[in-house]
Amino acid sequence: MKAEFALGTVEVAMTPMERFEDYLQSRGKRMTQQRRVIVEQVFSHHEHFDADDLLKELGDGVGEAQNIGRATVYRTLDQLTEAGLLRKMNLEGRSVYEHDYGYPAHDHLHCQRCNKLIEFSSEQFKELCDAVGREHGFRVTGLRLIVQGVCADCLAKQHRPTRPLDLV
Amino acid sequence: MKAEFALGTVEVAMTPMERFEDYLQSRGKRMTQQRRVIVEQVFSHHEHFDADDLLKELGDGVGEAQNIGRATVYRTLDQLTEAGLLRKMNLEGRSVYEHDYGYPAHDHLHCQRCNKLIEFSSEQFKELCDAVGREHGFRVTGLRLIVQGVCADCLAKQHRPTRPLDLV
DNA sequence: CTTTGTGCAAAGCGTTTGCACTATT
DNA sequence: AATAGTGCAAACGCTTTGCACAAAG
Repeated sequence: MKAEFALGTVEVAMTPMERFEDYLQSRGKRMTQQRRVIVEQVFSHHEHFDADDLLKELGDGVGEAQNIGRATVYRTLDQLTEAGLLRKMNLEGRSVYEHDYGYPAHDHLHCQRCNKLIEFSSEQFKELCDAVGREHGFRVTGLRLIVQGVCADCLAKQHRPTRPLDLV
Repeated sequence: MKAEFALGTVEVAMTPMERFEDYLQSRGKRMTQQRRVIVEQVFSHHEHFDADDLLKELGDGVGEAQNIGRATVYRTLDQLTEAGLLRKMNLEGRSVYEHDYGYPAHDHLHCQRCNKLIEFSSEQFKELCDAVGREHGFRVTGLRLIVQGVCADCLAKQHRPTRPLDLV
């Protein structure tokens, strides 16, 4: 899954690895070889990914280290989310992750044709949500906004091979 | 799943059943006994529901008619969505449905404690989304905004049995 | 040496599909 | 009669879990 990144980064004191180590230590959990490899892989590029993407990337060590099991990947992704390093969202039933630590709050435009996720800053949305929440005596803890549509690239192409369901 | 409904209704010319019949006819599909029963059940109350809720409600005929199969329920929900009678959204992996026909556009506050969905009118959100879309050359076709948080009722209770993960 | 983590394979969960049978048109 | 729809059960895709073995503290 590709993505466009229009947003900068946020200054942080620790590397993701260090922060994860802190998190683990504070909970009496252990830093393992597998977790190290996963953190390195996850933060080696800034793309949206799901468990399977990561599993494939990890398998691409081609003969290097031993393979990391599917269960370990799922368990570690949960922990990275818990630790505030990753943000998890739900796209058509699958869990999709992105960097949270050191990255500003944002939401997404989702292209229904090419499946691309485009990020945009959501300050105004946050304010609107807070206002709506206040009206309802609701304490807003987070929002997950995914705007569906068709991206500029796909609109430009417009091959329309017999136009599947356009204007219907 | 309970819901609060602060919004009114929209005047429509046909009943949901009539509209569904039109939809089916226009596609060479047939109106069956099962579809009739499902439409009646679905539009007999205005609540958010998933396939399993509906399946249970249909089973509650207690000895009356024959049971309607799981597959038929899923297939009919798809068609009702296609026909514009239902709106489908994704809540934590499951598909959740609500009336679309004869009901104004809105979005939801989702209480993470009691799982309630509270509706709110989203005109301003729509405008913001369109603006954001324009900035990115993106044609917005729809938005699905679910604001997470804690509802007024749950905030009022605040039993906090040893406070699970508050302020952590 | 104790306890947490791992990998595997099996189970789980919501949803979809293949197929023989039934009902609508 | 012709064809679309149904119910069942099996398959599906993603995720979680149980368990014996490995490794971190």
